Amino acid sequence: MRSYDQYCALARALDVVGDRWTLLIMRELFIQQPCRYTELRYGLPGIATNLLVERLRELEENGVIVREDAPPPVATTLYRLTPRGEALRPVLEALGQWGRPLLRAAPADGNFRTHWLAFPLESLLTDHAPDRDPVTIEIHTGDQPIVLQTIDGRVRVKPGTVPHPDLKLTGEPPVVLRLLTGEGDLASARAAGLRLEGDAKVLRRVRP
Amino acid sequence: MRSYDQYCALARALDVVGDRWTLLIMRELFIQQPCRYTELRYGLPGIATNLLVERLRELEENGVIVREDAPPPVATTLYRLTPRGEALRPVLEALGQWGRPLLRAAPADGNFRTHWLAFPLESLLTDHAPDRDPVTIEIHTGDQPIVLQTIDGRVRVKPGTVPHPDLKLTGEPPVVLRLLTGEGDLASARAAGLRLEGDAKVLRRVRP
DNA sequence: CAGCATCCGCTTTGATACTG
DNA sequence: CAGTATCAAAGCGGATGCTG
Repeated sequence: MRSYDQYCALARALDVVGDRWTLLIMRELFIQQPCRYTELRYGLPGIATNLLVERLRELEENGVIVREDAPPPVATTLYRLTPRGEALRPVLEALGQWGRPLLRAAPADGNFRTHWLAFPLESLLTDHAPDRDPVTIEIHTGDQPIVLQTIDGRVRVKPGTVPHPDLKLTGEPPVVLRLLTGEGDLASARAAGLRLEGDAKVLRRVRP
Repeated sequence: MRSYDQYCALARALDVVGDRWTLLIMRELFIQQPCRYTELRYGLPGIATNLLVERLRELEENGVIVREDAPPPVATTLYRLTPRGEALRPVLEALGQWGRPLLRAAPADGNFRTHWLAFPLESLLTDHAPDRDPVTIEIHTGDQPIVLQTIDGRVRVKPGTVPHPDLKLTGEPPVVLRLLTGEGDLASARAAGLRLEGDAKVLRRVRP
């Protein structure tokens, strides 16, 4: 993209990350880092392959990400955020916060990847009883199961399942999201088709 | 711009404000609101007139800004942020913060408008002695003078001059900016050609 | 002159096909 | 798997024209 050519911090920032797709690529890296080209592409439905390559190159040139060779067993390259890239977290959090009301408007249309939940959940939820035993919540929605677990007063989200989760949620993405972020309560979530197995009280432990 | 078509808050936010120029239009409104078409255009050197009109219409459709008729004496329309638009402030602050190091890289190239300083200065500076008499600093750089004044523990920046400012700064934009944001000290600012008239101690009162 | 609308050459994007 | 190549369509920048 052409530079805005303005002596202004905001304009300079947009010169680097204001291109189409760029901030969504950053989202993927924040969630999946370090990850490979194909994983990025899966998390970015709709992007053209040439654009992904070009953006990655630009981000590398600007010191926001680095490419590195994967450890010996596999022969592929991995993409990772630099400290400068990590420093963009507040930007993604602020933009995501601002965009959340837009998800209520049109329910569940568009593409969806379950791992996209990781970023908002990790930044929004906290463990209100960090001294008690950690809890795990398994979430079944979208394209793959994820697990939410408390650790050090924070919440971690990872793909996969665990042997004995304290709670298992199954339902449509908007329903799960509204319940966990505190926008909707348990009753309305059930009414919207959410199924719960286990101890629903652990929700209070992490909801904002 | 085409929608990313992703059920993700960040992607939805970018559907609304991710277009080229859009966030810079928001910058102008945060600084100048309410303001007229021509003022916006002056603050956005390089934008095509049709793009400005189109972006303003999109922002209005999305409930981020409103158009309103100016009060009787003049017959023009004014653009203003809605509460929803104001809610974008943390995004601009975060992006601006992240972009600031980029200003050090290439000194003072590109277009510049003095009023662009208002946003970072108001969000970065605070009055460390809110109980004492307010102070005013007149800044002469770029295309017009601006005045920085303390009020209610915060700092306000407005275009123009005042009768008897406590301090008057004159110099190149990067020098002024570095001094006020605390990235550079007084000695290096002087060395870079900054001229001061008045009480330099008031700088300590507002610098971060 | 403020506030657009239209036109045109150029660049960027999106979709798909192709390659080591 | 991890990209490169190609090309049509859309978007952008700049100029210019129109209307009150």
